[in-house]
Amino acid sequence: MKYLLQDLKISVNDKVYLKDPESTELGRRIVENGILLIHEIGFENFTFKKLGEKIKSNESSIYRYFENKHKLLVYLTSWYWGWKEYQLVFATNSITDPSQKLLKAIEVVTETVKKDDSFSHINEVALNQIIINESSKSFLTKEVDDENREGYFLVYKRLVHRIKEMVLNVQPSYPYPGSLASMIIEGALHQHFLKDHFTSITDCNKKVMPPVYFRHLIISVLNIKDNV
Amino acid sequence: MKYLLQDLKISVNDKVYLKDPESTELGRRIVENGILLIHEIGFENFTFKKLGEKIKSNESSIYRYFENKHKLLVYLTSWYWGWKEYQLVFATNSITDPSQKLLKAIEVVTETVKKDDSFSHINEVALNQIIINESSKSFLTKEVDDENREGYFLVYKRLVHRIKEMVLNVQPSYPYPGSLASMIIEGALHQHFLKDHFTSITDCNKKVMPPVYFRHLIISVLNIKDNV
DNA sequence: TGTTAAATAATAGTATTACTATCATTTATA
DNA sequence: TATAAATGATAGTAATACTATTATTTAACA
Repeated sequence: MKYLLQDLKISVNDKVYLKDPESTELGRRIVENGILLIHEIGFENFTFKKLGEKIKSNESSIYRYFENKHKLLVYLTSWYWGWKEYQLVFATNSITDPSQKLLKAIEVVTETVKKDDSFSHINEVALNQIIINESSKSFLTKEVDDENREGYFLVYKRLVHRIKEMVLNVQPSYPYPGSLASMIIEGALHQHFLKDHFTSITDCNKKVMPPVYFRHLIISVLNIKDNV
Repeated sequence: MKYLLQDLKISVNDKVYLKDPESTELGRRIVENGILLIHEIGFENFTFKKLGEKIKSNESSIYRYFENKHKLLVYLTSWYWGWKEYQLVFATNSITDPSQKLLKAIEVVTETVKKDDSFSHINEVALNQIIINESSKSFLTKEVDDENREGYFLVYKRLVHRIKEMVLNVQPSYPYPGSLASMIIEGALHQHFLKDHFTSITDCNKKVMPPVYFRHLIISVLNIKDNV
């Protein structure tokens, strides 16, 4: 039996929601249109009332799925990184050479998301834009330590760990594999933002994208030879 | 005549405020206590009403200086980068060797702010914490392009440019000096955040601070010899 | 098929936020 | 000392971020 991507469920820490939005039609509509609306008007202007109007449902019904819009953002970022992690594992699984494995992984986490229909109700392109523009707001809060303790950011941290391990496999003596891995992931989002809004302070653009820059960076930092 | 630091005024784009807070006692109290209050309760929980109570002034008076709290945040970040720029110029001015100059500049922009009494009403340590925790919210908005056009982020961009130029002076052939410079500045803030909240995904801590990591990074990326 | 439970929708209500407007009072300045 | 400028006090509005209650629809099952 073929294991279709369609069957896959990206799992998100269940403390983030009151009721699993994947479990009902309304829940999926909340997530689907939440993505579209946040992308459209920005997280600051986004409210559950507006989302209710968009999906022709009621504000109070949305509150049964998520305590507030911050939790929805945490849910979306967590889903996104879970999805990226899946892609990373899938794309690097068969590569044996540690350097090539790492370079592929970096490509996966730094590239722009192209249209993908694996998850029918999720617009991955819009979600990727949300991650670039809004995701830092999910942890830049006064509640970050509590929420971290509750496991809200586990998926993100696990992804960083995977890349860290790949760095160590390339160069076991490299002293800052965690910082390097976390810098690449967050730095790629930032370079994407700059290329879209502050073009004068980045070399990334439509031709030279973040994957190109970060590939070059990692090759020189870890002294990778045989640059294919 | 000795030019005292006290006499220095860090200039901020005058479109950011309605009335220059440096021009009056109340204005300076708004900035001084705005920093303390944002640091204390976080930007999301911060309101002009609360600030008014703190300084025993009136909400409406604060609105005569800043249109809204977002503009105050833009003001604070702009002030901070202007101050850093001044420090950077001051600290690197006398260094002739391009590599040493760059390394010193990177030290300045990545280090933690220590107590500094150059500006009597500004708590630079608290402000530094605000920059780490809140400053990305100043540009991660739907209005970023308009505000960028108005010049809200000029100081920040100028600082990146200065580092970019120093990178080019070290290695004129390096293809991504702008991305490298912007990555260092934003990346340092992120590593500071991680060492305080997500310690498992960074190698930075009280012993190994962001300056150490970024110095090592830049040395290997630009192949700097004679590492003193 | 009818009964019951679960989910959703509709409505109302509260405290807070993010302001604007007006007017009174204090302070500075000519 | 008059006048203007700055600040303070008060009030008011629309929106936000919820909670609570009740009505209605849908699903489950006996």
